[in-house]
Amino acid sequence: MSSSHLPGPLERRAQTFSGRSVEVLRDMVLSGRLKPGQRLNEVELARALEISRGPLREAIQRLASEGLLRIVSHRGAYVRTFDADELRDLYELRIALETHAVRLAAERMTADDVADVGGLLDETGDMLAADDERPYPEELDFHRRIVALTGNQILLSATVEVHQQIHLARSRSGQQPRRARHAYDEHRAVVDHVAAGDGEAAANLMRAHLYRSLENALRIFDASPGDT
Amino acid sequence: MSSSHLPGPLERRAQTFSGRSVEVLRDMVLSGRLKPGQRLNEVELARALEISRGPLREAIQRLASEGLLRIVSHRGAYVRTFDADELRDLYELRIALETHAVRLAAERMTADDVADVGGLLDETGDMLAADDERPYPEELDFHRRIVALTGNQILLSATVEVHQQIHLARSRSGQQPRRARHAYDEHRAVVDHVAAGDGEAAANLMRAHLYRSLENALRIFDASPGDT
DNA sequence: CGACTGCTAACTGTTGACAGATAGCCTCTG
DNA sequence: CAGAGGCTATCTGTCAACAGTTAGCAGTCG
Repeated sequence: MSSSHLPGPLERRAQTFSGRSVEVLRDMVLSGRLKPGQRLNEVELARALEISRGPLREAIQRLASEGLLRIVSHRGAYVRTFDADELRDLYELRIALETHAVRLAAERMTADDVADVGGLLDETGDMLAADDERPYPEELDFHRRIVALTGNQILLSATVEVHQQIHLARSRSGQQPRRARHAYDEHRAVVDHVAAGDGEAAANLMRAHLYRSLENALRIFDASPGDT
Repeated sequence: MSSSHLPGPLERRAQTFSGRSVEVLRDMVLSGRLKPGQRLNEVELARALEISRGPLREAIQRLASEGLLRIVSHRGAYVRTFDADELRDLYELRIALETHAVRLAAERMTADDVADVGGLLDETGDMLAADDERPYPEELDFHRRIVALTGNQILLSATVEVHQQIHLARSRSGQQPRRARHAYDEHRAVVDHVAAGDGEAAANLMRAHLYRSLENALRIFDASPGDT
């Protein structure tokens, strides 16, 4: 569980080739420019990034530690692939993090926080009504926002990392509809309970919500071409 | 949240300097041979490990991603230090992981598993009776065992990583008594409920247990010399 | 015809040297 | 004597070349 891999509001842009490469590579993996299972040729990649292999290898080590790449001795680094069991494992980890997060959020959330998240949900609702579906950013942004409300930076970093892995795992399924309508209602219900200070209920709702999301993800996943 | 940094039963020893250095360095940090706040001189360390700076730097990147080291641009890598807030954040993350883990364990635990963990607890009880206190390995080993019962390798890796960070954070307090007697009883209670298949109750007990552990850790922490 | 063995090409793992940045010290000045 | 400024030594960031390993292919033998 790394704790310092997101840009951060105060942290100015990485000033080293190695650091910049981490961000560039992560973006290439998450955007699908590098596909799951694909091998990274160090010489070729270094030339493309206009750096030498040293800093590139450091970046690869970091992303491997984040779970986005997998390194095989003397054979190279590959974009990580996930089977159905691993996707389930990832979701269980996510559920662990986010159910506890809402519990904490319910204890600590201020009136301003409630308003902020409410505003976020309203925007999402508008987007849904406008049928302008861009499911990924909004969906995960809500969950990230909730965790951010705990004020626990370490918990947030861990959550972001898991979200990224899940995004990668699901990427092979293409951009399927993510049951946005139902998810929206469930988000609203979670926030209501958090705002009311009922962490227990919020946690239960979040757990149910994420388990439904998991089932949905697995259904899509099983219907897609395998990863081996 | 990295997912492949523990030796693993099947995974043979790392065959590369870089990989071996990760294990050696992690051990140096966790054993206290490298102290929190201490700076790692690359040239000196590389000479000590009898390797060059390249692989060493790769290892350092990995450990930074694991949260055991902190890298400052153009200044070097330092063994990470934690303040009281970060220790609390770490514990909250740990609580998130382990409360959900016992929930899963309660669903999946077999009779053999129950016997195994029961045996572990018996041994611990014997050690306590014999007054041969070696608190750390047993304490964390129990919690790791519980998480392992979920069969979720990713969850286990994340938990181990958090445990390591907590161990590092607490290391400055020296080896204080870790209220072994009370912890033992609470462990026993958790296992009983897991064995009975009552995940909800087990989770509540685990949460209470870990919050008590946190309060204890913070009490010791505050009474120790600061980290800045 | 199939399997095994040895060779070759490509790539990763590692090294040592070069360049740029940082921090501490020393000097100079008000 | 205190503070500012420049200088120097040390260390990190980066690079290019060397060495060892792996995978694929061709050739040979059963």
